[in-house]
Amino acid sequence: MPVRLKDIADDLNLSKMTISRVLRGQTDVSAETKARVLQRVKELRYRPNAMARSLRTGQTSTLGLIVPSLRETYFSELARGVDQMVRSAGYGLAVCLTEDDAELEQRQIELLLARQVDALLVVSVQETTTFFDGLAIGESVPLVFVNRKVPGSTRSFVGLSEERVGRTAADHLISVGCRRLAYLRGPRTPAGDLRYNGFREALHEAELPYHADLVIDGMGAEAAEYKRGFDGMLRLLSGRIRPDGLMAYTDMMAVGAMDAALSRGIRIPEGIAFVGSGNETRLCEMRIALSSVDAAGDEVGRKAGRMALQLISDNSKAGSRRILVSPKLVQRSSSLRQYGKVAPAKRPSGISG
Amino acid sequence: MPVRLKDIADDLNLSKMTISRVLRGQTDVSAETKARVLQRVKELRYRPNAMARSLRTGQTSTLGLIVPSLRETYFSELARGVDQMVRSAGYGLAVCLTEDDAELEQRQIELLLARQVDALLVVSVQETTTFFDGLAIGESVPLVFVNRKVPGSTRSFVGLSEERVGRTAADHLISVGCRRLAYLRGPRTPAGDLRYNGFREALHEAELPYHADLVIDGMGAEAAEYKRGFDGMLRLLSGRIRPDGLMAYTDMMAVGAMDAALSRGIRIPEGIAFVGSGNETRLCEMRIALSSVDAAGDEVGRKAGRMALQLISDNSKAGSRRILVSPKLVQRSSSLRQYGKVAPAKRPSGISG
DNA sequence: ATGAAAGCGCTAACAT
DNA sequence: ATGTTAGCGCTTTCAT
Repeated sequence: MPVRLKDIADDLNLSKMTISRVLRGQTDVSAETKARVLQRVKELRYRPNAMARSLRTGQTSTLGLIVPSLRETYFSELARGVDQMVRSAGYGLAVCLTEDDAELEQRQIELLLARQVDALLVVSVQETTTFFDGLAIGESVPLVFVNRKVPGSTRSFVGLSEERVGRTAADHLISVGCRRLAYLRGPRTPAGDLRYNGFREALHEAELPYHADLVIDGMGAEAAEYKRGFDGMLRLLSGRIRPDGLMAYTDMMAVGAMDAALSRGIRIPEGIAFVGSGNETRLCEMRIALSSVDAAGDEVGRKAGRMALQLISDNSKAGSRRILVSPKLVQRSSSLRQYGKVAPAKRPSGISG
Repeated sequence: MPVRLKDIADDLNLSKMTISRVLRGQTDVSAETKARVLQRVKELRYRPNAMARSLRTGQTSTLGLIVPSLRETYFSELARGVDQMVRSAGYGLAVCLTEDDAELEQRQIELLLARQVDALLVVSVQETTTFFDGLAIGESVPLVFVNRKVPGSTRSFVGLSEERVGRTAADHLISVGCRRLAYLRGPRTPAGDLRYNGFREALHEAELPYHADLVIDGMGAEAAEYKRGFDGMLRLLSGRIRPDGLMAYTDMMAVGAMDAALSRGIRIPEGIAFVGSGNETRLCEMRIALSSVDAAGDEVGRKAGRMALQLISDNSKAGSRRILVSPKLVQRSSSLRQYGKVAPAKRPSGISG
């Protein structure tokens, strides 16, 4: 009972084709007919059946985005970025969740493919490429990995330069005069390791010594992040070397660490300067405003969306591309010191905000 | 060039129908044929074209969910709840964003309808019902409003009982012995007002006096939530009446308020007990673990998903239903006091966690 | 500037 | 147990 093309056509004593032409903005229709059609379409609240159209044209003008979850702000920003980019190009976006479950991810991908999405953006949790290899995709639907490369895959990819996250934070601390940099290190994942490497490289390039004592490991992922940060700081404070700058894997860890420092009477940023990562506004605007390396989720999303659209119009075959988005430092009071500017780090640290 | 039903059929010297039957699990196919078909289907990685199927059957097995944003944890939990429920019933979910923009919301709805979703779940930001009235929906695609009723609408609705959020928090504070309850009040929205009413009613039923001085208004929504909570508490502390329990509109405000109290040497929960709302795990597990009224986003999502599925199978016409989900109190140390149990509040306060 | 015919890939309904 | 026919609502192609 929904209105169809034919209904309008009969109603107006025209053929379906004419209506179809008007609706797709084709030119070879008399102005008068066009007006009549548009009028009636509006009156009847006609809404083209996208299924029928897609079946005929072979494209849906819809992209699929697959994310592990939406509760991490990073992923919701990512989704937003993709959505914006893709919508501005006249495409729709269908977001699907995997709950960090590799099998569910596969089912969701199959589902989106069955629905004939024009391209697929996947934040994958697969450990191997076998599933994707089996898809025999690439010949058909463009696929872009986002945020996380599947180990061994050579497909198109857009992500954050984790290595630069570490480097940016360290460079910044160095630039405000810190000399003994501590790091509350994240998990031993590829991404976590890259950040850590970036941190070390920055030290190296600034010719600062690396103190293994100043790097605190994950400390049991069971504990709440805040507590991990808090306890990590306490441990640092009871060590031989007193740090004068600290970078944390997450903002929440940094907040915990700052609290621990404050509880020991340390002044921030004079005594120790702090930098977190993630730039989660709400966390960064608590007691002492926290400087943080912004993970640029929406930029990653926009770039990934753009790449997918390009792959579509290139009718694939363009070979796979890779983009690493640079994180942006947002400085706030937790690292706002004037003194002790040192020779600038050799790479631009991308300070903003 | 993707594999079609016909390809398999030709390949196996069968008709399309037989293949179709096997794939849909119909019974009247010989076990042998069935096995052969399944085998070949797997080999060729055949994936049914959902567009074609939907066009034929008139249903997509997909629901649409429209949310203003995904950055609020509440909405992402909501989406997750809907997704879970709906997937367990063999349906898919397409999530779309509106960025709090009423016009974009309308476009997204039109899009999903064009894509023939079987039902629509909408967290609407419309101020009037006119758009939905015009949809002439209800005759066709079931629509469920989620979390927020559009003013004046009488459609199906699933949401959180805001009134009970206020009541639950207040009841709890009363039950741990508080007598002078303060409230860091949220925005002057319908939801905010309901919470406030619940708070007052709880006081009334416990025969406790209401002190207008102990209710602090939004204090300029420009300021960061933490700061609003912090400043609100300071204002309370400089007032005539010293509160012994405080409820805040959000967890972040509660955290800010606790910090302010601590900075004035007040002990928590002995001096003042605190309850937030939202039960955002990360915020509740900071310095002093914060008791909070859980907004039950995923339960709202699950119930909304279920209602939508019911409306589908009832082939609508069931008349509109309303469900108000009750929030759950999660007690943590910020309100963990033993003494002074008062006569129990007249309603169950739904303590858990 | 408009229309008629054919067909996208699938399934419902009716054979056999 | 398997096949045939027709058609979902649209657009492509080829007339007129």
